[in-house]
Amino acid sequence: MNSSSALYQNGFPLRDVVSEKIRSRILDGTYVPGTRLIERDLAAEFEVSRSPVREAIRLLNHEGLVESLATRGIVVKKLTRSEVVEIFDLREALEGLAARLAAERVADGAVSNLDEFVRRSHVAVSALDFDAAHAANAAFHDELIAFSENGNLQAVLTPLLGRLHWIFRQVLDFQQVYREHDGLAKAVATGDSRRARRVAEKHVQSYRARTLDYLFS
Amino acid sequence: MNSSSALYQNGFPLRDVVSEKIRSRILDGTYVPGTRLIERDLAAEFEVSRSPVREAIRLLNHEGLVESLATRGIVVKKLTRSEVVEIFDLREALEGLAARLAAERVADGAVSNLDEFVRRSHVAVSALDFDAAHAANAAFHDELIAFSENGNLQAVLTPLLGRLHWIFRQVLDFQQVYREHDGLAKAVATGDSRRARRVAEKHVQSYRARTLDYLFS
DNA sequence: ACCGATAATTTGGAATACCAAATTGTGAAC
DNA sequence: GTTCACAATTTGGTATTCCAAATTATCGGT
Repeated sequence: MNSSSALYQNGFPLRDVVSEKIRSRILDGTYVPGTRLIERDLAAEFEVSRSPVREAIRLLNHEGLVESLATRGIVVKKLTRSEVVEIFDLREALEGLAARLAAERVADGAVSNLDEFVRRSHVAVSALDFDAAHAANAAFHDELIAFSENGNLQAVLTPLLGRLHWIFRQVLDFQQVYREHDGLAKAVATGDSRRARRVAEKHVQSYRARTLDYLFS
Repeated sequence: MNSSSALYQNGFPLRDVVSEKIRSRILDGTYVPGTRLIERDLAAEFEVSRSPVREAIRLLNHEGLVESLATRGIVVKKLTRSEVVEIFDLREALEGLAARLAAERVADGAVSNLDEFVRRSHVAVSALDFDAAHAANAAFHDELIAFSENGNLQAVLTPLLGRLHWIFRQVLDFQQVYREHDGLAKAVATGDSRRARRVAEKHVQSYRARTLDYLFS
């Protein structure tokens, strides 16, 4: 029953498969904050050895989803208020940078299709399809990051957004997000990097206020 | 000759010991960009098994110091011009955030000792002790990050600075850096977060210009 | 019952062994 | 001499085994 033949079953190393499984379980609430992640148990459950599980956990640790408590094992991190504040501060700076860079690309002649995602979001909201709206909003941010063409920025910002993902669903005021994304897309499209950055920062700030309001009140 | 008893010899897991060794060899130029890092060789050299070496490499990969080439193994990353530009863009946003947060802490009554590090730098430069000056400058940045009290920011920014560390030594105009650090410390001390941010951003921009000039001209 | 010592269990850290994909080397056929 | 097929090597991925620190359970003495 050597299952090592499953190695390149789907082209990805097992650590990536495993980390993705664990990550989604954390984000969808299956693994509630405080849950202890035991390597052996996870390995048994996913029917792999501890090696890829270990590497997966290291990755999640680096992403900030779990923490390693000295001798007490690995635990799913709690999202404290100050942690949320920290993340939003970071996100504001990074998303501001993304918007600035995107606007600069536009000024250099590149063409973004950010408004396409705004349109999709609008259509979905109109149809009351909130799953689709949520997906379109996430795609909008991904597109903004990709369009900014800074791989390091992407590497930092994407996990951050992922971490807040599950909150968004609950906090989102789709009408307002649609308006703000629309404004941001337009600001980027003008190529005015200063303004694009300011608009992005405002957007994150408004998100932040609503999120903190929702989570800790 | 089971050396596993060396486990807690110094309180750190071997992966940390190993990653630190590899990191410094990359940063000090022993492992030149393009060098292939072979797990078995490193394990043999450090006299540990491949397990901790693997985990160390994963970490370095995440920090952006090495890259995993599909089936060709792990290679020390090259610092291309566009990569340096990317990193400086990121750094500008993040260090701007750090300065802003630091100023806010000051406005809330906290007392920074940033000027202490500026003073040390000044003393070292006056004494023509450039190693000490360099150390003091690095310490200044570390202190700024620490004082901003955002663990996530620190986790992102510190590796970034490390990656540019070895360049700094060569590019640095100590007089100018001293003046800029002094200005930044003073801006933070006033508690004016807007201005502190702007000063920090300018500081990074001036660094950036000199670095690109030095590396690619 | 309570306390303390010791044994069992839990859990992550590390070492070793094995496997598969890819590259490289080699030699025979022409 | 060139080329193509096949074997050896390289290298990372995974599994398995062993180890040590810490916690928890157990049991005898009082």
